[in-house]
Amino acid sequence: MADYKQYVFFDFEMLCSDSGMDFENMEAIRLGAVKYNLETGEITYFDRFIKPENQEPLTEFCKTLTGIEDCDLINASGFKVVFDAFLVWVGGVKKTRYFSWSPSDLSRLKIDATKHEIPQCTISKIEKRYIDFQMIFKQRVSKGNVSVADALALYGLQFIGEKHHPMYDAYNTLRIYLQFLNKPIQSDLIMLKQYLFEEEVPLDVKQINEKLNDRLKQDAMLVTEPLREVYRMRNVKKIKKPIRRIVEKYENVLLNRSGLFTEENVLIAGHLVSFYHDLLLTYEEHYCYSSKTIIFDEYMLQPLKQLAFK
DNA sequence: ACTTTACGAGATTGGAAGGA
DNA sequence: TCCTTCCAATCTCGTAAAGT
Repeated sequence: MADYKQYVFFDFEMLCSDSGMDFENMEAIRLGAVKYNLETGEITYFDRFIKPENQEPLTEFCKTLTGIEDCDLINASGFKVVFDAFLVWVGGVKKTRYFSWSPSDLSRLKIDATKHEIPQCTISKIEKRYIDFQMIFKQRVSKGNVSVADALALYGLQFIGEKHHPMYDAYNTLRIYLQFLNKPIQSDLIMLKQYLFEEEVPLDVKQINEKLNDRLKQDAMLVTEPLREVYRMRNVKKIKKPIRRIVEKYENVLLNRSGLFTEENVLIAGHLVSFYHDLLLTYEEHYCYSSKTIIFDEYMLQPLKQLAFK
């Protein structure tokens, strides 16, 4: 399943109402997508209205939000026809990675495809190759959930095309993806600002690493300080979460996608991350034996404690 | 306007410790 | 043994920000 030929970014507009509607009933009414050829960089487009089973007139809310009118749907094809056309447009389903911005588009696809008797194996082929890019972007760059427009703005870009038009939404999601892929340095600088430095990130790589080094050492202290060799289990349970908070900030430093970070900083980030994993492991072990106290191996604390004397 | 998800503050509960 | 007190773990609720 390794060789991908193309990436497809897709987005649904759905029925919606301001007076409440179960997600189950929010049928797809428009499918937009862009296809990015990995070899040539060529981009092709897909945009089709979908006639929902629910034939009631669209709510004012839905019309305002999506810009879709009842007349757009009257002559539209049903889900099955549109989705089959989508699959033809995609070409090789297996050679494709699928992306959307937020998990709701895949949920929509699964619900409507099942309802309209699209073969289960087709759905699972797509699901297997699917990535919620908003989640990846959150983990690697932005920390919190952001909208497509906000994500673009982080790179100094503007949304192109109509908002709430699924083809343009998909196209702009692709643009974010390409920034993310091709600009690892800029992405890591944004990540630093969002995850670690609340204020501006220094311009100079040396200064960044110095500042990062300070933070790492500070947090290494913070994490090891409260731990003595023997600790009560219930206290450990209490500090697990705050320690996780501190440590997970550095996962992207450890990953070092941009190569921006010094060997030393990556090493310390690694110490912090493995310290947290060891902590969890030790906790689990002691928990199995219903132990009331917990004993940490010295090797676990050593790498972090040493930092204090540098 | 409502859903979903995540998070933090405040309220509630349950068990341990200590006094009579 | 019983009752009170206290702390910590858990729950609940509200907010905020995506999504339509």
